[in-house]
Formats: sequence, structure tokens, C-alpha cells
Amino acid sequence: MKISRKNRPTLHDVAKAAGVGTTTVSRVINGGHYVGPEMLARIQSVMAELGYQPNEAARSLKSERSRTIGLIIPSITDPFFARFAEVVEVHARREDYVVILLTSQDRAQLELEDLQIFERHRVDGLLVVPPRSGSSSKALLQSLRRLSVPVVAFDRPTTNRAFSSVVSDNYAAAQQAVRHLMGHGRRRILCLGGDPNLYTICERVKGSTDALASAGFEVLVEMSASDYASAEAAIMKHMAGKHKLDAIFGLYNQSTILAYEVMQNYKIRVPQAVSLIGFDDFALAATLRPSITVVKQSIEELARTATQLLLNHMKGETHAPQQIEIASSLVIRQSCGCKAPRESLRARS
Amino acid sequence: MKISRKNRPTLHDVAKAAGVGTTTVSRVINGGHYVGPEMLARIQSVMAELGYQPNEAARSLKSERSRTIGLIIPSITDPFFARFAEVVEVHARREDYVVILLTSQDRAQLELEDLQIFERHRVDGLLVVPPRSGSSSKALLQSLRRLSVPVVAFDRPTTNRAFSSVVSDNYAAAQQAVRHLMGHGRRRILCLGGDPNLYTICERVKGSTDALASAGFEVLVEMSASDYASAEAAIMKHMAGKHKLDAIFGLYNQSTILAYEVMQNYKIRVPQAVSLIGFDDFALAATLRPSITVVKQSIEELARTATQLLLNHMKGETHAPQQIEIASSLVIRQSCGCKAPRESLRARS
DNA sequence: AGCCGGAGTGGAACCGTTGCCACTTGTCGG
DNA sequence: CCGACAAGTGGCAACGGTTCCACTCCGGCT
Repeated sequence: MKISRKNRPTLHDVAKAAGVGTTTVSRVINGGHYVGPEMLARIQSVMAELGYQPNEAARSLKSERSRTIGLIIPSITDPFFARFAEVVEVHARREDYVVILLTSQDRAQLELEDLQIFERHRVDGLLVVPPRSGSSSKALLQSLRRLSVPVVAFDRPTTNRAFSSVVSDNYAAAQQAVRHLMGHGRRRILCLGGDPNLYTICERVKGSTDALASAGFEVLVEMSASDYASAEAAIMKHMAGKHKLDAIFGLYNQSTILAYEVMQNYKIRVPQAVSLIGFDDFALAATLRPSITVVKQSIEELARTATQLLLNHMKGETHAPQQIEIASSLVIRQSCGCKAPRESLRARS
Repeated sequence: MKISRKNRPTLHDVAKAAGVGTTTVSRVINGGHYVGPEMLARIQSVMAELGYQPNEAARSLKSERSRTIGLIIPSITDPFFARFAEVVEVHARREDYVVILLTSQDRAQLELEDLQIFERHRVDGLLVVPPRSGSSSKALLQSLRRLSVPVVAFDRPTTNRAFSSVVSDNYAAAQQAVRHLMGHGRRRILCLGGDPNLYTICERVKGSTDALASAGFEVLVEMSASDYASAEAAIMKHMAGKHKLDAIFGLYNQSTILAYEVMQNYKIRVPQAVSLIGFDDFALAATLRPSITVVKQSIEELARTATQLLLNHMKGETHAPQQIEIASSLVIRQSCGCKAPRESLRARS
């Protein structure tokens, strides 16, 4: 009858076995303060012997802290967000927090469901990539407040800036990229973008526009180039006539790759005929020929900052919401027209 | 003084507000069985009104089920595992389970820590990618058993096959790939691999070897080609002398890309001089020129099967451990020597 | 010597939910 | 007409920790 009953030892078992009170054992679990050294050693050895592991559910219930951080990202297969999640996990774990990860697929509805799940699990803090601003963000903000738990937005600020956020310097980085293209003598620069409702995309468009405008040129913008056909159409539209485009700025990963494919298929020489810079580095950017010059966001720093800020809020150290921008950098490769730096020959994927 | 006290309503509050007993409210939360229709409606409306969300910690504590699945993968930035995690999450959520994801970086030590965390959180089931067999797997297996919770291994079986596993048909797929190369008249095929302690790699080597052997040829194998320099050395070693290699089979993602880079830098024509097939599809395999023929694992099916199997075990429907293999398929592109099928021109990244 | 405060310890009341048990009511077959 | 049984409902004791409180030492001050 004693078949596989998983009777895990409880704190009471440990206390009994060590001949002490439960309070003392509890103290040992939580750092051993106010416990004599010999007692501490005894209890620890008993815990090890029994293979005791505290029940987090019970701890959460009583202490009102779940030692859990909620993380909502649009997708885990996007390398950018994947790396973000990874770094967050490492830093959170260092402070004894576990990350519960949910994906929203950038749909406000799913994100609301995610928040309910987090509310049920009583997460102690929340790291969230807000969905596209086009969708009903009213409900989202309300739900975030309802949770009454520290929140840090990542990659995009919440619409009302009521919460802290950690984002890239999209505007400045786009400016820098466009100026670099202008430095190569390019004038007719096409900004090829995706969803115009995305904060990041908008900032990048603004930066590009302003950079061109301050030099006295006009900007070309084409949004919604998120599949091959529309990218092809968008680019070809500006390849006709006498004022052909002479550079493309891919406003995000996907559009950069699509632009590259289009050029390849139309045998348009890069960078001779058309220069190319992309926003966001990607796995094979250095392997393609020509290798692709990109704006590289410092994901590690973004993630580290966001996690740290959240932890600070959770400790109650910081109260006022902060908007933090992290600098990106231009990684020069071949597609912009620069000579290929040596490193790109052996860049790792 | 009433500043920001987060007094979330409890089940008792709901019961009081609805003028019913706690038991009835509890029943409503858990599906509403044995509750009259008008009472059900009343309680539901009260719950909505108060914005009640049950406290999972309390539920877990009492019911001994955390509605939580533990997931351990080597890395979340590896597209293969990322996609796996995504599909698992979707299926788990459908059954009201939340996934707690931890990464092991393929280090046995970290994986043991991960298991402790899961033990504390009393996960109801475990999906795990076992670390390389070189490391101390004894301790791992023991820890897995200690958890006394259903376990399904993914991508690689546990060494003793005591737990269920869901893996790709590495052996057969490698055979198929090598036969395809032989079909193009290739005889001197180099299998370029990574860690020889990895189950998947070993199976692929075996499949390749057997395919060649049964046709009367010899296999060339080079392991540990996980950075550019060693891949270069390994390949060049077989490009000297009169018996030059005429095909490369990249045993995993990284080695395929490295092989590609080496050939590119040495101006070796693919597929004319050397054919190339890679194990595992990757983002830009269709975009590179030549596009790369690969063995594509069916991640979705792998993940779906693994999750389903785990859920079955958790429901107690299946007890005996099962070893399941999922078929992979060969995606023909240019690098093997076949004519480029039309699709590759507009393949999405 | 008497007092005070802090370190070290244990007792016991919760935290919010579930599940066992008890109870009422209505229906139905014998 | 009565017992059995099912549906619908509520009371209450857990689950395994944490934390408040009380209590005992003991060393250092006044």
C-alpha cells in the first residue's frame, strides 16, 4: 500500500527531526538571522538529510510575496525578445525570482488574459511589452493598475507614460543611420517599415525624416512591407522614373531582409546601386554577401536595466516612474558602402 | 492613510457579497458543477463586479496541484528551442497550465538547480531537455525521480530510458540526407559536427555512416567544429590531396553555417564543387545564394506530442514510459545540387 | 545591584482555498 | 408511504508556511 506516496517533508517534519520549533526552521530558510550557529548547522543538515524543499505556495500564501516576476513579450521566437527574456531570467534568478513568461502575439486581448493569469498567480512585478498602440490600450492600462504591482514597460513605453519604461534610442539611432547613408552621398533614401502603429517604427521614421529634412532632403517612407510581395511593390514603386532611390533603410529586421531579397532577385547591386542599412542586427547579417550594416540595439543592457529598475520598484526604493533610453550603435559592414571590415569574414552566426 | 492598500477580494468576500457559502463559490470557480443555474449566474456576476481572481497560491497549497508545468531548455535564443517553448506554452495554456521556463545552458549543475526550483514550486509536470550525456547524469536522473512527478524528455532521451521521450528521427533523416547527396553522385561526404556527446549528433553520425557503408563508401567525420577556425581546419584537411571531399553534411545548424562561410571565403563553388546539406532549418536558409537544402525537424509536432504526452501522464492516463520518434523531412533547395524550386525565391525568413 | 536591550527561541494565529461531511429538498420506484 | 438517491447547499478543518508575540538568557550600563 505504501506505493509511491509522494510525502514530501514539511517544515514541521524538519522541526520535529531537529527537535526545535517551527519558527527557527523558518528563520533558517530565510537566511538564518537570529539563529545560533550550532543550531543553524544542525537544522541545515537535517534539511539536507530529508531533502527538504520549502513549499512556495504556502510561502506565497502567508507572506503575500510570490517571488515571481511576470513577463509578457509578443513572441518568443523573435530573436530580440528571446534574448531579452534570457537576460531577464538570469538577472531575476540571481535575486531568487522566477520568471513566468507569457506571449501576447501583440494582441491586446491575449495580453489582457495574460494579466489575469498573472493576477491569479500574484506576481510581485511585471515586465511587459505593450501591444501596438492601435488596439484598445485603455483596458490594458486599467488592468495594469488593477494589479497594483510594479510594472516596467520594455521596448515601447505605455501610451500615457504612467509606468516606467526602458527603450532604445530609436530616434537618435535612426538619425545616425540615415546620416551615415547621406555620408555616402545618398539622397533618395527609402525607409521601409512595418506596422505604423508600432512606437519603435514611428520613432525611427521620425528620426530618419528629421535627419533628411535638416539636410534639406525629402524622405521616402513605405509602411506595411511585411511580406515579400508588398516589399517588392514598395521598392519598385521608387525604382521607376528618373528619381530612383539610392538607399534603403530597413526599419526593422523583417523589412531589411525582404529588401535584401528583392534586390537580390532584381539583380540590383548592393551597395553600388542601392545602399542598405537595417535596424536591428540578425543572425546572418554578417554572413550574407554583401554583409549588412545594421543598427544594433544593446539588448543585454536594455534587459539588465529593465530588470534592475523593476527590482528597485519592487523593493520600494524607487517610486516615481522613469523613462529610460539605452543607446544603440551602428555596426558597419558592407551593405552601406563602406569597405568591409575584416571582422565580418569570420563573424559568428 | 488609505493609500494604495491592495486589498484584493477573497473568496469569502464573494461569498458574503452573494449571500452564499464559500463552498458554493469554490464550486463556481472550478466549473460550476452541483450549483443551481440562478445561483451560478448570481455568483459569477458578483465575481465580475468585485474583479475577483482566485489566489493560485492558496489553491495550490490546498489542492496539491499547482497548475504549472516546468520546462527546461538549454537556451531560449536557440530558434529550435524557442519555437518548442512557444508551442508548449500554447498547448499548456489551452489546458489551463502555466509554463515556468528555466534555461540550463546545457550545464548539468544548472539543471539540478532548476529542478530544485521546480520542486519548491511543486510543478505538476516536467518537460526537460537532458544535458549532454558527458556530464553527471546520475544525479540528474535521481533528482528527476525525487520530484515524483511526470517527466517527458525532449530532443534527447534520458540515458536510461526510464522516462518518456519525444525526439526526431535523427538516424533515418541523416540517412535520407546522405542518400540524397549520393544520388547527386557524391561519394566523399564530410559530416561536420559539434559536440560528440550530444545524442542527436551521434544518431546523425550513425545514420550517415550506415548510409554510406551500405553503399560501400567510407564516411568522413569531423567533430567539434563549433567555431570558424576549427570548421575551416576540419574542412581544409579534407580538401587537400587527391581525394577531395565533394559534399558536406552539416550535422547541426551552426556547423552548416560555418561550412557555408568557409566555402564562401575560399571561393569554393556550392553546389558545383561541393554539395551542402544541413541538419535543421534556419531563418535565412532560403535567402542565401545558393539557398541551403536542409533536414527540417517538425518542431510543432514534436512540441505538441511532448506536451500531450506529458498531460496524459499527468492525468494518469498513461503510466508506462514511451519513446516516441517524429519524422523529419528534407527541404530541397539549391545547395545540394538540385534545381532551385520556385518557392525559394520568395521564401519568408 | 538593578535595569535594559538585543540575541535566540518557541507557540499559535492566521493567509485563501479545497474537500470532506452533513444537511435539505425533490423525485422516483417498489 | 417510505427508503434511496441525486442535486444543491453550507460548515469547518486542514494545507505548510510566516510572523507577531512572549519569553529566557546574558552582557554592559548606570
